[in-house]
Amino acid sequence: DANNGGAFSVPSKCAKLIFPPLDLEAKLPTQELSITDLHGNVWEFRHVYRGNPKRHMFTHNWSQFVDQKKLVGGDSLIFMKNSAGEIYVRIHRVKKFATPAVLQKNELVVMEAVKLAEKNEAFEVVYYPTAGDNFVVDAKVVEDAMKINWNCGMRVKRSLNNDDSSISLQHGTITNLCAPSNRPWHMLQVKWDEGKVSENTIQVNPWQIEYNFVVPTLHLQCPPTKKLKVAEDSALLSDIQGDSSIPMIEFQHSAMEKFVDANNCDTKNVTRSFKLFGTIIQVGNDLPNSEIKEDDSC
Amino acid sequence: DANNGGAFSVPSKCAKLIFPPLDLEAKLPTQELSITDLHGNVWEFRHVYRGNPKRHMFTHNWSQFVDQKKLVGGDSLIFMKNSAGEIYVRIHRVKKFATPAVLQKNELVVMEAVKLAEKNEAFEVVYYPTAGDNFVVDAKVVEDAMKINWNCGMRVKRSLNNDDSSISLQHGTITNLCAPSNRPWHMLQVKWDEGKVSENTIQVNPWQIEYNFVVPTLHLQCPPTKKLKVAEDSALLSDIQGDSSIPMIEFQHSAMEKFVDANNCDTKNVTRSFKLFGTIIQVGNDLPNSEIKEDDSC
DNA sequence: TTGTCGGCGATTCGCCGACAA
DNA sequence: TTGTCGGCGAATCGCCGACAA
Repeated sequence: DANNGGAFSVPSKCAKLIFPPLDLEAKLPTQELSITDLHGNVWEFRHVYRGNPKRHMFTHNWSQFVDQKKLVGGDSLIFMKNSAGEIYVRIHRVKKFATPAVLQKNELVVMEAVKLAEKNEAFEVVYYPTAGDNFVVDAKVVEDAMKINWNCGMRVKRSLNNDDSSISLQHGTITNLCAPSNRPWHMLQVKWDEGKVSENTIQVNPWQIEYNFVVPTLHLQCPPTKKLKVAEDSALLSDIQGDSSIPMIEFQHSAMEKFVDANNCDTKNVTRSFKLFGTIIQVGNDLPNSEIKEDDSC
Repeated sequence: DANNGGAFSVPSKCAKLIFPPLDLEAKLPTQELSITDLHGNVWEFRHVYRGNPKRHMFTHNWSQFVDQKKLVGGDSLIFMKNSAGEIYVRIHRVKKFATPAVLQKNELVVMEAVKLAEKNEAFEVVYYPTAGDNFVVDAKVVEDAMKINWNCGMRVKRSLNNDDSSISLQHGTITNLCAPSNRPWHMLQVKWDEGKVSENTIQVNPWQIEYNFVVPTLHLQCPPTKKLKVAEDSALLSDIQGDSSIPMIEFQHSAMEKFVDANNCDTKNVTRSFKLFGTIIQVGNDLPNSEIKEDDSC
C-alpha cells in the first residue's frame, strides 16, 4: 500500500526480504538505498529503522517521490531485487472510476454541441485534455472503429496509461448498445470487470476500446506475451508526457488544435476533415466563431 | 520590466496612472487589486506603498503569479485599465535565442539519422517536445512549404508562442539557401531583426516560417489588424498546454507518437506516410527496431 | 504490525526598510 | 526612481517517538 504523512512505512516482510540488512545494534539503524524506477531514474531513499515499536521507513526523498509520481492513497508499490542486488520499484495505481453523475452531465453537454455542430452553428465545449473523454478524432480512427460489428456480450479491453508509470489493461463486457440518432458517441455501454459495482458501468466510444478476440492455442506470429511487452515499451516511451487514460489522446488533442486554428480563418488546410462527435466536419472558413476552451484541471 | 526577489516594484508612473489612488496619509497605504490576465483569470494582488524612499509594490500573490506564468528576468508586464476601471495585465516575454553551438550539434545528430533513415536502417534521436526543432511532420505540411520559391532577401516571420501567455511575431530575412543533398531540413538561413547579433542568425525548416508578403494599401478582406487579433485569440485558446515556440509543434508531437506506435508492430495504419527530415517514410512493419526517445527537460 | 498524531528543530517564505545605483 | 540586500516573524517541511487499531 502507499503513502501517509511525510514518511513511508515499508512493510517489514518486504524490508527484510529485499533491502540489505541494517545494523540493528545501532540506536538509529540507517542506510541509503538506490532504487530504480521503470524509467531508469535512480531514487536515493534513506531507509531507517525507528519508532516504537520499531518499523522500517523511508524518509529522505520520499515526499519528492510522491510528488513527482503523483501518488495518491490506495496506490501500491512493488519492490524487486535482481540477482546483482539492484533494487527496482514499480507503481501500481489504484483505478479511478468516474461517477455516473459526472458522466451523465458530460453526456448532455456534448450532445447539445453535436446538435449545434450539425446545424453548422456556433458551439462551445470545455475540453479537459487529461480527462480521457475525447470528441475530436481523426475521421479514419472513427471509421475503423465503426467497421466492427459491435454487439452485446462482446469482450472488450482498453489500456489505462496511468500518469507516468505502469500500464494496465482493463477488461469488460458490452452490456448495451445505445445509438441515439445513429451516432457513435457513447454508443457502447461497457461493464468493467473490476471496480465498485456502482461505478463500473460506463458508456464509451467505439474508438476508445478494442475488441478482445480470444487467442486460439495455436502458435501465432505474435504470441500474447510479446504483445504485452510491446505495450509496456510503448508506455515507457510516451509516458513522460503524462496524461490521459486512453492511448490516442495526444493525437486527438493535436487534432483539436488543428481544428481551432483552421477555424480561425487559416486557409491552408481547408481540405482536412475530422469526425466531431461522429459528424464529419470540414474545417475551413465557412464555420461561425465556435469557441473551444481548454482546461488542464480536473 | 519584471521580477526581483519576493515582491514586485511597480513603476510609479504606471501605479499613479492606472491603479486607484491610495490613502497616502496612512502609515502603510494598502489596497487589494483585482487584475485580469489574458485568460480571464483574476489575480488578487496586494498593492502597498512602502520602503524608504517610498515606492509602489505588489506583495501578496506576486510569487504565485511569477511561478504560474513562468516569468524570468527581462520579461515585461503591460497593465491596462478600461473605462469601467477594470485592470488587465498582459505579459511580454523576453526573446530567447538558442546559441549557434547547440544548433550545430543538433544539426549533426539529425543529419546522421537522416542518412540511416534513407538506408532504412535503425536510427536513434533524442526528441525534446518543448524545444521547437522538429523533424517528424505531416507530409502535406512539408510539401506545402516546399511549393514556395524561397529566395535570399525574402522577408519571413514566425510566431513565438511563449509558454502560456502572449504571442509575438518574429520577423527576419532569408540570408542564405543551403540545401545539403537537396533536402529541406534546415534549408533556410534566416537573420531575425531582433536579438544579439551573435545569436540572431539560425537555420530553419521551410515549414517553420511563413513568407511575409507585403500587404498593399488597398482594402483587403482580412486587414492586418484583424489578422493580429485572430492570432491572439488562438494563443489564448491553446496556451494552457504551454510548450513550444512554433505553432505546429503539438501536431508534430502527435505524429511522432503515431510513428513510434506504428513502428512497434501496430499494423492498423500502415498506409500513413510522414516526412522524416524531408524523406518520405511509410510507417509499418518493414522498418527495423528504430528507437526514438522522448525527453521533456531542456 | 502499521496508520495516524503531536512535537520539535531546520528551513523556507512573505514582507519590511536600509541602502546605493 | 528602483534594484538588491539583510533581517525578522510566520509558515512550512523533515523527521522523530507515542500511541492505538
